[in-house]
Amino acid sequence: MNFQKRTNTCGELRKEDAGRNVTLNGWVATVRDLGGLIFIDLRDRYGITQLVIHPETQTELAERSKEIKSEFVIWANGNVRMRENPNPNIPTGLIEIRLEDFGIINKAELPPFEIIDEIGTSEEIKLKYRYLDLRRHSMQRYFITRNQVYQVVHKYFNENNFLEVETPFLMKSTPEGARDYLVPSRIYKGRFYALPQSPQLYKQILMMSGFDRYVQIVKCFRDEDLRSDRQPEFTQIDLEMSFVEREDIISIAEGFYSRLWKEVLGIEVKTPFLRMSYNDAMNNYGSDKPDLRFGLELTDVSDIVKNSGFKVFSDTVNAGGVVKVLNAKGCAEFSRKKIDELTELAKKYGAKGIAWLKLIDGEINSPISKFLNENEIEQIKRITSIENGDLLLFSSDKWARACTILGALRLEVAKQTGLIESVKNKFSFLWVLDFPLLDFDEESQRYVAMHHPFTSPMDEDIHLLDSESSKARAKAYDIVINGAEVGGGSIRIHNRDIQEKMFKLLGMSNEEAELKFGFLLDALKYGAPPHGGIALGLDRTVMTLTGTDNIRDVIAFPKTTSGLSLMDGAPSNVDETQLKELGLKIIE
RNA sequence: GGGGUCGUAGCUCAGUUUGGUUAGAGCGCCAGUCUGUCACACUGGAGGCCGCGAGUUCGAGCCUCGUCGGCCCCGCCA
Repeated sequence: MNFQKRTNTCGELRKEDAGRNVTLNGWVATVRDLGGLIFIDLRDRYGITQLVIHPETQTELAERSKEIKSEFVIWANGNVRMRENPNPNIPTGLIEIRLEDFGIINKAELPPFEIIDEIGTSEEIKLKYRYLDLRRHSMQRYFITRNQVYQVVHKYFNENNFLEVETPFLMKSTPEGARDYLVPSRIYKGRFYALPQSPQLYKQILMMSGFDRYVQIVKCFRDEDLRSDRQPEFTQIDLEMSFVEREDIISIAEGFYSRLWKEVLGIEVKTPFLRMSYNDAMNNYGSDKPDLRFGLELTDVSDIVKNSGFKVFSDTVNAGGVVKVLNAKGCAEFSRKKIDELTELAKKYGAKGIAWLKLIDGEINSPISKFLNENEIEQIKRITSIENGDLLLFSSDKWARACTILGALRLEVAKQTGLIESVKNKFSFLWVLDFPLLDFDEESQRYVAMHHPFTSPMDEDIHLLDSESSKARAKAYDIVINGAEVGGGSIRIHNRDIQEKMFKLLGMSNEEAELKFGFLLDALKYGAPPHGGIALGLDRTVMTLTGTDNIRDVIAFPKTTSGLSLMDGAPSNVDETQLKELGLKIIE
């Protein structure tokens, strides 16, 4: 099809261009036919420019323009001139194009929803017509930010001597951790490649090859259920460094984030970032990724109530559990119904119930106050710094669960009281450190690596591996922004003996370790430098930069919560011949 | 694997509580009027498998069961 190529975009013409003859290409946003005057808004990625037709003197043009509808793709030629009535709301608002000639490059059916910034269209419709949804400027700006992040990654890490290296997407399945996406091998029937959950082992091996500093913007695949911040394929800024300690990784990552915030948002982020141990994070905020933009810290009253007449508390403490309290500031007016709703939320996290205590006009109001003596109440009041109008929420359980329950309530209370809304323009960067090396998995009744099996224990905890391995801490670190985990990493094991011991702790026999990770153990034999790294979640970073709470907004073609791609219909059935070629048979 | 919530016009929703005449609104769309609009305005009009399938009933958008799909959460995500 023939068309006049654009001389300018729809976002760049200004008053200085008045008098020029220009040609624009773009999509018709709106047509406003006033009878004696016709306005057409033409849109492209760069903006919107107004075209104007005067039917009185441009009869033929006006007649032809009647065919133009929304979302038609057209070329438009005319003269730039100053507007009689400027529109201060758009950058091109001072000028307009007096149309001389135009052509319809491609017609468009009426779209299922309007291509405007604020729309209430359901996610289902928007995902089905993703190409139309992405045509909206409010969507395009997410990808403009995302592109800025790519550029900063390339610049920053190049300046710091990192090499970008691509690692395979078809790799060996390593069933530790998340479920693998498998790809059947045609050549070796019954055998499978796996898509990488992360390039973890490749980047470690690159260190053994002497690449020294590696970075890659890379897709990772995990076959697990989705969430508003989780997609089955997502992007990491993956990096690894040799001859380093934890501080080196932390400082490189901090440099990257402060550079990113400066270039994208123009905000100076103070470094070094705050740091907190995993233990303190759990104890004080009930989360391993605490949002520090507001207070509402947890306190521990186990010692106060361990001999209490309230059996739920004293029995829990005597059985090795804890009693934790969240002071919900100013929430004493919460109704019984509201507290019941908080209890329901707590139950999702495994709580059997929630005890509460209100202080109103100096009077205690609580269903459990009759079980507590005066001394206990006084001490609780003091340690929680309760004031008139406050509501205390108690959780008594095993330590981790009690903390997690109140951590969830903390976020809910912050949401309900408007606390989160009040800090939405702030950024809180935090390192969470000193994670446990191992985590006991109730399901399989064995220890699993909390980070991954290649994470180095802390030097001073290595002696614990043989005696009290559950107490050993890891050289691992998570980076948390505004309560979202955006990255995590560790110093790796570079000693074959320790790596073998680690596999053993995870219940893996020598043979099994050899079978699954023999190539790594082999590589460790031939001179492995001390090394470590971190993986930064690119999608979540873009979410934080743009302020969206949904990961679908920052991924061009995302899946739904149930893992479907509504636009192209993946996953789909395949031909019998394809299956046969792969040696596969579908079992109903 | 489990829980919650939603599905009615092209889009967003009301109607479902208590089954009962012809299923409504706003936006969009179509037609007409209109010379400075920019979410143009005004007048008129068209537009429905009430997600799908069974069941209960004289009668189902509304009740029951199943199923498909969206969103959120728990588990899961080394």
